[in-house]
Amino acid sequence: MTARYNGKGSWEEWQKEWAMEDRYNFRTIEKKWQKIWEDEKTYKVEIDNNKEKFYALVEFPYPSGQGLHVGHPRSYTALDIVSRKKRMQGYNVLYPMGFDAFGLPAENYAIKTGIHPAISTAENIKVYTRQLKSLGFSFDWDRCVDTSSPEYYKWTQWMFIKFFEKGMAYKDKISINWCPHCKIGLANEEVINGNHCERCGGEVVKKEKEQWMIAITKYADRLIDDLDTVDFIERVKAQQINWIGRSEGAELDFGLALKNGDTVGGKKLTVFTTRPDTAFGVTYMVLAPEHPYVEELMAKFENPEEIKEYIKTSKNKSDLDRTISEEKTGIELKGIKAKNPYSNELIPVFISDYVLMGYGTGAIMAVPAHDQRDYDFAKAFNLPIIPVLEGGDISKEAHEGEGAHINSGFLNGMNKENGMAAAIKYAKEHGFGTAKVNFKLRDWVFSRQRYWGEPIPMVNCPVCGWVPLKEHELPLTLPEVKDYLPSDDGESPLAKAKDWVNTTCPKCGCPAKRETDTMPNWAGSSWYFLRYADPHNDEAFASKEALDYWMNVDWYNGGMEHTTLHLLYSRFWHKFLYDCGLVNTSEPYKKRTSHGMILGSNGEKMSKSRGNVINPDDIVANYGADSFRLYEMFMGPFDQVVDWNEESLNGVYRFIGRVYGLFNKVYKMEPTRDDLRAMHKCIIEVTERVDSMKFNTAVSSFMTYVNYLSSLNKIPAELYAALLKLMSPFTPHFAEEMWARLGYNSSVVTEAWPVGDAKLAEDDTVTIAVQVNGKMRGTLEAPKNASNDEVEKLALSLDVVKKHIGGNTLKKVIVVPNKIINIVA
RNA sequence: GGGGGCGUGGCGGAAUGGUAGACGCGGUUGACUCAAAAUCAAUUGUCCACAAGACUUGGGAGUUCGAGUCUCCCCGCCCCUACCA
Repeated sequence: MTARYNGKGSWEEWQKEWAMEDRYNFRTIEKKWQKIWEDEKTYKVEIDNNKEKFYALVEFPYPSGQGLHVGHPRSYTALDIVSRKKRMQGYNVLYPMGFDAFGLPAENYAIKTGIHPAISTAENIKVYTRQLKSLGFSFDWDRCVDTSSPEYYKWTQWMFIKFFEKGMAYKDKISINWCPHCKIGLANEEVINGNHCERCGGEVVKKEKEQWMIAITKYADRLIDDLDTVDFIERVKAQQINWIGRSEGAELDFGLALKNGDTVGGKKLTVFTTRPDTAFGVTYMVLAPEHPYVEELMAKFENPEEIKEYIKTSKNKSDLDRTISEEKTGIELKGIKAKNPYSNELIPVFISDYVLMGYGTGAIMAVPAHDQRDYDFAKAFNLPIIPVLEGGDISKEAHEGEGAHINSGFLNGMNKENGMAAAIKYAKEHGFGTAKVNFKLRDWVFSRQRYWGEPIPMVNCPVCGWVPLKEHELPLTLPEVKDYLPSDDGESPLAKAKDWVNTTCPKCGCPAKRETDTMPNWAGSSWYFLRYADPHNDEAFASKEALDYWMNVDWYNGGMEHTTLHLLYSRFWHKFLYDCGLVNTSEPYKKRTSHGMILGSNGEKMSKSRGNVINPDDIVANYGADSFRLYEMFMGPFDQVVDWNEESLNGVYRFIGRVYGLFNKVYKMEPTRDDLRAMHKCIIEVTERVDSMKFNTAVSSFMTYVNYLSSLNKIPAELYAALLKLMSPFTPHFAEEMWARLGYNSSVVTEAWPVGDAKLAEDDTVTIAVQVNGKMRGTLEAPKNASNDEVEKLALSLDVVKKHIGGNTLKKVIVVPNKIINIVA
């Protein structure tokens, strides 16, 4: 071990050369090391079959005009620490970064300024890259991807064609959010305050449009079931399960009858219910206003005008209004009745917007006694409420019931479970129903009437229908257009590029038209982790060799806000590729964790309008990247929301300064037993805490250790060197600099991670807490692993113990070795 | 309505059922300074002049020799989601 003096020249010269500046000059030092890492490609990684791989992934940013947010580095620093530590532990670590570069802001900016999104996006990427590099992350920049580059989206398009070929992509008419003023389709995120356009503030309406859909619902079961095979934090799993919303029940056919008893063209009304056992309590039926029967049977109704009027008003109601309004509205479909297949009773049929076309069959059997929504409707329309489950008080509200069925014919006396089974069995036997599983999850609407996205590589041929492009025709690049506004009828801006739209059918050669919609934002990010494995491949999205070596992602960290969209989409996408034999694992991510948001110092979300935005550039300029990184790890538990606090930031800044100052006390000398104890404690703690994401307490361990080092007059170099190694994942620039000053020619980031020795970390004597009748009365010093008798003897000799026992006799003595003794008297 | 999370000093927060408040911020006092900043040292949960002692993890009950931690009930806050039948 060479400490302080590297042997070249005299000791005096050495000291002079490294004459300590009063203050740690992070500005020059951080730049210096960033340049060295970049020049030497320190973090470049290649396949190495002799080494175990580790793939750490963070969500790549959308390069907005705002620049990097202080929230980004929280996640990036955490996995940078994990990656750096893994590297030091001998793993071959892939820690990549890229840009999710298609998106609305660039397009809206283009509409305003006429600047091509590709140009503004490239500018933004430059800014982001500079900012990310200024923070010293150990990304392999040679693997950087950009989802908006044709080299990348060629493969996104290629994969879309796979979806189409396997029957997973189809066209369907669905309603979208449409702003009549801006003449533009809006994403859900762009609809604000219930039903207002984010851009103009005007009202948004629903509009039917043909859209490409992807059949994610076919994977619903596997997306739930396979969560058992991965290590995701519980709240992520719970949210995904909830979002997919699997519910088991039955589909039942109710008969329909005209007043005179005739059937209604043989039509049956099919409903989905999770409680078929309550069917005897059905007192009416409800259809969604959009239910096809309403239109089809209009001629049979006695009150078509009323019905049409109701449909019209409910169509114009925003989702928010539909949700928030407490009062139930609806219209009876007069002239027809439904026949309950269990009781054979005839009951009225209504339409109401509390029933949604998008879930189940768009029709329900109403059991007002046991469903609050049905109850409210029944009260409003004066319909009978028949309890079929024991318990509760239906004069006040609907209840879930407990115990046996009542008023339920052959189900009477059965509990819920048996009732369900019997009801379904009966329905099956009588041919009017069957068990059925339903999902909340809808198929993925994959079309956007936008410019700045991947063109959908499909051609509509009058002869062949929808035909995908041939592989050699990919990528289908975005055409130049004069302006980026959608056309008046809501067609994508691409529709204006006539030369581009008009093409020939790849199959038959007839004149045909290209699809002008583009893909949603989520497309490129659904598979980017695969591209990182082999980012420059132009023969495949990634080579089999690269995928075999690097997949799966070992640890993926990202925001909770991506749990139900990006994370679910990418799992689905990966499973689809797996089924096509294109990847070799059915799940992409082994482990998923999530960081908490960083709020402004006022406890509110950071935003321009609130004026509480912190710019990472300012922090790096004033405190340095290392302080910034260390602060973001120290500020609170990694998975929880925290407020930004500049004073705490100053605390870690001072801490780094203190460690810097300690260098003056470092000497080449043998460590004492106490020294080794402190060192090994720190090694063990930091190692454990990084692995378990307790970054804040890992930093505390440094501080405790440094407090110990500060108490020494002279610090053995070994102790300081160990500290630098442990700190290097957190504060890499600082660690590199001090490592060099210790006299090493090597880079500390390539050193081996220290291994803690539990024996050496142990204390010789322990402080044992002494309780009398469960109350703390003092402590005593005992040798490590003293016997219970010994500890008891020591405790009983304490005055304070004698005092509290008084004249009582001992009933019980509990000794927890090395921890506590409790004397019960 | 459903799902998830949280509640500990002035503040951020530590605590495998075993000394509550680690570590940091802030405060107080002192040293250095003409002075301030920076730095260093001491101190800092509350009540009490001090000591002794008592109290203390949103509230209440319970399990236990022992509860911030486990169980039940209640209160409050945050996030996601939502007439999902």
